[in-house]
Amino acid sequence: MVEATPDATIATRERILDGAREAIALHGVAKLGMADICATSGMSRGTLYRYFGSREELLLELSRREAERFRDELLAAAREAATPEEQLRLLLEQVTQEVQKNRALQRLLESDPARVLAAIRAQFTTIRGQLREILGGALEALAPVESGLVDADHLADWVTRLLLTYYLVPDAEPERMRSGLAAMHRMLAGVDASGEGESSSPVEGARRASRSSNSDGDA
Amino acid sequence: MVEATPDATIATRERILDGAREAIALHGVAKLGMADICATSGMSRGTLYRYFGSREELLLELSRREAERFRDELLAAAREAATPEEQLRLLLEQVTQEVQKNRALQRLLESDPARVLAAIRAQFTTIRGQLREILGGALEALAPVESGLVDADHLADWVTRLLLTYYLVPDAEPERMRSGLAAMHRMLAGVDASGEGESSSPVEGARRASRSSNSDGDA
DNA sequence: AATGAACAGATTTACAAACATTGTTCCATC
DNA sequence: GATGGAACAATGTTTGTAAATCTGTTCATT
Repeated sequence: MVEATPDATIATRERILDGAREAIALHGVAKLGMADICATSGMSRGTLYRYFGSREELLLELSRREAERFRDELLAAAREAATPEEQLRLLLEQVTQEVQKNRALQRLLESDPARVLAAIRAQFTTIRGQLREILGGALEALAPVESGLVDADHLADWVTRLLLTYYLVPDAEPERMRSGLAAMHRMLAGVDASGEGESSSPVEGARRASRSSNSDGDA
Repeated sequence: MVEATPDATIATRERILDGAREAIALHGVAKLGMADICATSGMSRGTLYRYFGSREELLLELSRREAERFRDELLAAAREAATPEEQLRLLLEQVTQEVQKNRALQRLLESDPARVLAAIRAQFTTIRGQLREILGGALEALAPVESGLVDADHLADWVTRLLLTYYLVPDAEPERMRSGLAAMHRMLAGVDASGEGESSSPVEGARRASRSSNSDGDA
């Protein structure tokens, strides 16, 4: 899916935004100039201003696009799951992997922690709300929710907060995060790991469904 | 070389450190000078340098004392609890309340988010380790731990991360944090809120299980 | 459509001089 | 004897100002 599309202008917009993201990954936002975006996008300054009214507008559009892409990937991951537990696990893994892979996000944190923190504090409620929406089905179907132990809002809150910390302070051992997610999943699902035949445990099919390969090598 | 009269000098040291904490609560650390500490502690600059070799040393000693005080309060709270669940709940509430009440901590975050974030990232492992130690008895006595659903290390990790986020981004509704803690407590304990006779919940003996083993005051 | 050059106006940078702070010393005071 | 306080060099930190850079526009060119 490259530039053979009928509307070349859309392709150009995308190229510029891609370049901007790349530039951020390289230099951070603080010292990022239009010239840098030109270099990474292969476009001239004139063209940048043809498509975006200002630097501010470009950056805003970029963050909007990235947020959207992020959400779409989450939803896509969720759709692949067979059970609510699987869904939750996929979502958690998807988010953590995305955060770990996204160089631009990482660079942002390194180059501009104060800004990142401010943004997080400002948008936390929104993020939690969206996560609540995305996770809605999975969370509500989970056992503890049904049994009244916890409600979906609290789960969404915790998940948001935990994901946030995995971004702010990644675990030195990635394996621990993975097993931590698995443990949380078990706990949420109320699955008894000792393997007794307790079908009174809220949901039973949870572990069977898990496909263990999570390291699909994409970019 | 070493001061000969412990009584008065110790009191003065404390007064200075108290003043420093107060000064931080007022101005933050970044722009904090010895003169500010003089003003808030009621001591002269000369005295400050009599007790502390340098500004750096004073600040280091302050953070050490604060960390110790923080931990002691945690342990004291833990000692009041009758059951492991109660213990965990008290610990969680203690930490969150402390963070909410401590003006110096808050000011620190406002005035110097980058520094705070850097410190958190650098010390996260230590914090988690200490929390793991403090929470040890409570965590291990809890049902899901014994049943193998989650292990104490993961719980300590999550608790650390959650507390961290409550510091970084406090909930606009304090009530939610409280009920969230309660919900987490229920979930961790495997308590069925609906009060049915389902003793098939992961472990039943946990709530009345041993309290004594861990709460002995160490240094 | 895209480029690049030219441009005014706003921002950022660079670099001193002016200023404040640190850390020491020494003496008066209580 | 512990504290306050002044005097001091060394070291950082603001502050003013000129040069350099960047943004946002315009326009001729490809």
